[in-house]
Amino acid sequence: METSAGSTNKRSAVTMHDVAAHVGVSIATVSRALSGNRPMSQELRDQVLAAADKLGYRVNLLGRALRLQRTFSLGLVVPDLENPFFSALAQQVSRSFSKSNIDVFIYSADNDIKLEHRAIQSFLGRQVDGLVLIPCHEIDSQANVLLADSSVITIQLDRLVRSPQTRYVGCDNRHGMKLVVEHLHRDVDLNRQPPIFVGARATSSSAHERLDAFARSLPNAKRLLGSFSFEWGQQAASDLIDQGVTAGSIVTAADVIALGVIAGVQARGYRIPEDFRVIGFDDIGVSFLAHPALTSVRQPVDQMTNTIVDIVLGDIAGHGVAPRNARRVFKPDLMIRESSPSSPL
Amino acid sequence: METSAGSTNKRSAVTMHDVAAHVGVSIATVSRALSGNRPMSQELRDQVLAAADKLGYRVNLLGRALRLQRTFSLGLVVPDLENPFFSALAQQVSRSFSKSNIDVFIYSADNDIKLEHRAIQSFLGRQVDGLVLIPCHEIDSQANVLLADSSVITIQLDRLVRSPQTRYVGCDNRHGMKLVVEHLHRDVDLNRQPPIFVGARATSSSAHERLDAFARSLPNAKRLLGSFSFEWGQQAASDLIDQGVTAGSIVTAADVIALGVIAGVQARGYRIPEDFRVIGFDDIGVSFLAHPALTSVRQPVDQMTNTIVDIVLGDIAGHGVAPRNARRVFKPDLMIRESSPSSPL
DNA sequence: AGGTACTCGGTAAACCTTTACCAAGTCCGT
DNA sequence: ACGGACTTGGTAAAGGTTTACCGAGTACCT
Repeated sequence: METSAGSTNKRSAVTMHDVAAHVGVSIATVSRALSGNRPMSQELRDQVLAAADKLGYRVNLLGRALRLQRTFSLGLVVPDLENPFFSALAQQVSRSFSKSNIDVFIYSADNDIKLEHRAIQSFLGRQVDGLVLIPCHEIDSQANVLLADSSVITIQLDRLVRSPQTRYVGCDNRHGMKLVVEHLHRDVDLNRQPPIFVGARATSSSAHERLDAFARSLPNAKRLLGSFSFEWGQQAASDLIDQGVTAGSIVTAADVIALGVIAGVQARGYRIPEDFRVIGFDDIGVSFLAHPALTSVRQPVDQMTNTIVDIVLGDIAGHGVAPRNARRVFKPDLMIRESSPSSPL
Repeated sequence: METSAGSTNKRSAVTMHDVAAHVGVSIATVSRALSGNRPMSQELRDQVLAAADKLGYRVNLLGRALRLQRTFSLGLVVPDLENPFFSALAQQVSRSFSKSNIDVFIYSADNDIKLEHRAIQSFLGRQVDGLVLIPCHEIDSQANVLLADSSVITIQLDRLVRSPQTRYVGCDNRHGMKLVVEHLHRDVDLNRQPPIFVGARATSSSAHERLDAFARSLPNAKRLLGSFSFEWGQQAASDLIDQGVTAGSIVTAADVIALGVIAGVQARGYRIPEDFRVIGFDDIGVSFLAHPALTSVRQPVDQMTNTIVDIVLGDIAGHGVAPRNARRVFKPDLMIRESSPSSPL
């Protein structure tokens, strides 16, 4: 039996050969008419264009890519799309490149190092012009990043892997944490009543740097480490209260954690900011959906993604190639909101 | 000048020819050794494999796709990655297909009909084996969907376009809304104190159906329409209070709106659920991050994405092709939480 | 008229695979 | 010893583009 009634569609089928045959010219002429890469008589061009239109011709980008050794596309591998910060980042990367007519394809590695590997292999096999990676893991992703970097321009975003020879664009996490500590310092004697850090285990550079900066500023402050998740924040809050902590400042390593902390604290009947002040990191769009609105460190996402565009376009054009170990780090801002008012008087 | 010091990488370079030359066999042999598509002497195969490994050979999927007329990939076009429901959906689609060794590439159309078009053109040109679309707009996306469907198996997810001949997988929005109304009905005499609907303008089928179902159940209830956004919910809440509404039930068309409503209501000093009950739709993961936790209609996302896998795989295998107008609609559940307790006594 | 310069269409190679077909060899049965 | 079946490697085509090169035509100059 052929294909059934509600059957499926014909595969693209119509090629330049068909168009050429229809007009009675060679495929070179068709190619030139469509691309405009060489001047030709207007009359003939119009004929070709009309035929292409009539037959419903669509260029096969695989053929073109094979010939041109260029795909005008980029791969973006993110660890997890459910983390709002990453999905916002992904959206912004696409947006920044779309102006330059480069398609960004997003692949979620689902926090799985094997899937991250597969994503990169797939992108490389499909000959993307470049790769933007937010590595899953500070150590385990190292081989993946190097694999990518060995055949195509590769830029790590937001997180980076422990390896000196890879390009990176991100924000100055240590500086961000410094802003947080200074902000709290204005109101509280942090030595007498040190804040508590609710962070993530140092399996990614961002977790690492934020923890590190906090620990350096306030070596004696308590630190709890879990994952970058709402649930962890919630649990940490609950644990703290179980331990008898009923007030203070809580500094977190990410907004998703902070939101969990807020929920956990409120669930036990404590108030923010009256009992606990809470501070986030990343300033994800949805963070204002917390009540009260969340103080957070805002990453300069636009600057970051624009920098990536510059680097990639520079590499493709062949001029101004960014050195393999280029690191571009931007200073974040502290957005002070209700969860930690700046003047508590 | 050639390339500078920290220069960029060699384009993949090593092909089957190189491997063949290195071993001293033909490229057919290399292909067969790598694919195992035909038995061959173990000794020779090992040699080829060793050489491929040594030279760092990686298959060029463009060449393979051209030959095989198959890419083992799928395009997924979403309207907006910043909407947590869509990013969760995207993640789940990828996850469902990864088991079948099909790569899902995600493209954000950024709520722009032109960009949606470009995404589809790009995917088609790159010969994806199928396309999953969450259309931006109920009317304007129609041409885009039909374009996609004309050359590759195409399935609309969650939202669909006004056109009879397109495949769709989604949830029964009308049923979901019915659950909401019944739930409220148990506690309140809805005719005396009708709930207020805060929805989205009917530019997508989901907005449309949800509004419609609500209006049909409670023709006299007040309805406010805006966009699928936090800001709109916030503003609607504020407007209502300005108009003197100080208590009641608010039914929304999406969690993002509901979260905005909650924030807006709380900002004016009213309490949930004591003063206002609020109900969402979609049950996005982050919705529990509201305080109080949000009652919401949960879409059966797993069932939906698994169904898509079945349809696509069926089409690819050639058997059991789903008819072009197949509609698979699943019943959602109501998750009752604190924002609208079920027994208010 | 003959030469130069330019225009504009076609031919064919190249990009990288996979595989139908072929050829040569081995093995076995009769 | 010969033919059939099977094994196993190679050759070449095909998949869809783009473009270097070629060749034919035209226009213009001397």
